[in-house]
Amino acid sequence: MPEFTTLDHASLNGAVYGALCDALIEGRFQPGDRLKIRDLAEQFGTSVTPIRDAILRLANDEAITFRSPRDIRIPGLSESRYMEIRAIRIRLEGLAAETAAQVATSADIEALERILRENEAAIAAGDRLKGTQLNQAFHFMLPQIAGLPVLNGILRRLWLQMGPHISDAYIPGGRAMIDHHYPVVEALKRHDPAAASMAIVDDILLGGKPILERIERGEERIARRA
Amino acid sequence: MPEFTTLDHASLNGAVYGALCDALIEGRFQPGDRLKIRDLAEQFGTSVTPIRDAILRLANDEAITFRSPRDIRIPGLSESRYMEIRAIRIRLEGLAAETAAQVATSADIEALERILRENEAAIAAGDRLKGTQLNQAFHFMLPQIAGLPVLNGILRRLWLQMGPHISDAYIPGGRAMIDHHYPVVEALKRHDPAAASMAIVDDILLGGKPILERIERGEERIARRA
DNA sequence: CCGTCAAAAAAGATGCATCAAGTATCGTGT
DNA sequence: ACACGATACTTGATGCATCTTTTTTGACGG
Repeated sequence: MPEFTTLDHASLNGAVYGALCDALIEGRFQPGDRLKIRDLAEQFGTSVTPIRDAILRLANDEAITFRSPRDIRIPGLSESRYMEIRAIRIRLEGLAAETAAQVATSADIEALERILRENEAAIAAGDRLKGTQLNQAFHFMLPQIAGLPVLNGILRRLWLQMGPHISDAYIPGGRAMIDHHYPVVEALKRHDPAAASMAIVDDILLGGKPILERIERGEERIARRA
Repeated sequence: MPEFTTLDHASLNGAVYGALCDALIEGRFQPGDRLKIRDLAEQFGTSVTPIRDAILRLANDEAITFRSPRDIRIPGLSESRYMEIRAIRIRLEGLAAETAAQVATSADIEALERILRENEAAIAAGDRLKGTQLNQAFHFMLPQIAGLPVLNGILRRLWLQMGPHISDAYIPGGRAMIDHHYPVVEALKRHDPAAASMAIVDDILLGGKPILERIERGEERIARRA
């Protein structure tokens, strides 16, 4: 996460929370993985308290679940839950795109285009991690441009839940994740809210197809909901 | 909160979190109030740890803020932030109403009408607390009927942020909070998604007017954002 | 009477010891 | 060899002591 601030987490104190968020989004956890506070504490070179704090926050975000009081895991993502998240994202990112189209400055457009260029480079280099980060950076730029911090926080949480599931689907997706970003930028340039909204919806629907397909295939055996 | 489960909080452990959520929603905290962990611990008859856990979760929900590391407060609600939350609610509760209209059973309708009746009684009795609780129960019933748990969680968090601000505005509102609920139920009866969506939007817009007016008046002097 | 600085008190963060509950392991008896 | 049970271990929750930082407060000087 070099220059595009992936997620504005760690809004309050909590370095561990931020690190775990990153890990989640970068796909360094697999659905079903079990987390142990003491292990993480050792891993992070700290005591259990900060880890517990982070875990608690993540659990509150529903990014991790307590299957039983002593069994902390990365939850699966059922198809119905994915569809729900997708429907919410459509509404919310649609709102963000509309608003952004109305207020976007040329500097905003340039920032988006810079992300797009870097994303192209990442795809060309086959850098899956950087690809997902830049895809995410693009999506989070819209509410930021629109000046909608609450919306940003909601999307951040949703992303946390999808994190462990999208990174695996990235390679099969290939260019699917970025192709639909260009029409968004075009719509923002023309200050066309309706077009911007439709473009981002297209991206969510079509760009997310590989993820949905992966969930539909066999992955739900792990998909235990909280 | 006798029979209508106001909020499904305390999803994982954490009785204190649930209690604080209730307190927030029932308006027992004022914007600007300072929270002290040790005081709350004494108040709840427990040690600091469970309180800290709850505070941390609430802070993660942005229902309370750390103005500085040692200064925990109920945040104000700026006009722009209220407008943002309102816009989000319109999109999200609209989605919930649409979906609910498609799947609502007669039992669902009856549950809604029961809430309405109780709310009428609460208004007649001038019971502000019960009125806000039942208003809230109505709004949370829609995503529940629709089978949208993620949406429910998002709205729960937004409500937490509005909590300290709506209860004060309830009395001046009078019937405004309930009048617009009837068209929602009618639309659900007819299984008319578009009408249901429009009805709930009306409620958010018109029913929320007293709140907005109160914020617009002098209350923003306390309105410090995180 | 007001401003400034320092000392003390307040208060959250951290670490850790202990508790309780669940899980796994090992041994015994059939 | 297998089933059952007791013991030991794992692991999160809780409570608490301590540390650090901030805020209050009070005294002194202007």
